[in-house]
Amino acid sequence: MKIATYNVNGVNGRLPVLLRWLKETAPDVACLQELKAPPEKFPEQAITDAGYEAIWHGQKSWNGVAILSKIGKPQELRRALPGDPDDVNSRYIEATVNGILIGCLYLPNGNPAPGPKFDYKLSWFKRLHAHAKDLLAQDIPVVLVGDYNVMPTELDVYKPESWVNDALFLPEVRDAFKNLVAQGWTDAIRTLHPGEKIYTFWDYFRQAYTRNAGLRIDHFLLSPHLEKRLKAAGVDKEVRGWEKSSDHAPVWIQLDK
DNA sequence: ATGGCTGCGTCACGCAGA
Repeated sequence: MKIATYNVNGVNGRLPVLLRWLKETAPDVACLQELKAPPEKFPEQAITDAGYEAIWHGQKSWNGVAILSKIGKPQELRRALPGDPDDVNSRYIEATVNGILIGCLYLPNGNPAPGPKFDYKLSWFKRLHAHAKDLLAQDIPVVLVGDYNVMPTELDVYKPESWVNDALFLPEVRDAFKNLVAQGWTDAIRTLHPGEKIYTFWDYFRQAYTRNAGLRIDHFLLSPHLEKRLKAAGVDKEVRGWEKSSDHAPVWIQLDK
């Protein structure tokens, strides 16, 4: 079973690229972030025609997450992270597919730091930490996947020294990610590729992709059940080089069965 | 250090992204 994540940066503006990627790489499940579209503007027909059933949580202009599957419709469990009923941003959707609980997330960027946006990022992280703990306690196969907006270590940044004051790399944020993983999760990409420079995002500015000035900020966290089934993981890097691409590249894992 | 690029919403820029 192949599960992928892709921050599309606008699901409608990105539709040709998204459809080409789905066709060429054929993930069983695809988690999308940054739909940047209200619910009624989700391109359901095109996704259906591509062979996928989908659930989504849209929002006008910003955020927005979706789970696509071609092995049975995702059975939705929730469409918000618990812990703050006043948080109206669509940044989380959760469903089961083929016996796996999939949490598709888009963690806040947090810039500028310090400030209210950074506070929001940290509080969102706290809520994720609490929910992740509950999920682990259920002792079932879980993947928490998406755009975490965190580079976990210096290896995950092309030029660490220029990011030390950024909300994606500040010690508090790296600690939050580390503490989350320490609950018992497996960072799939890093576990299969220790010591390797792997990026999932390249800025639109200054020819970042051509220079390989990237960041690793899209992650798969696997519960112990899935860690045992993890066979391969990678980044569809070439997609970032396509015409009209997102600033993120798709990331995927291959599970046994 | 800064600005650079892109999508969205509305229709000339402002906001947000990372």
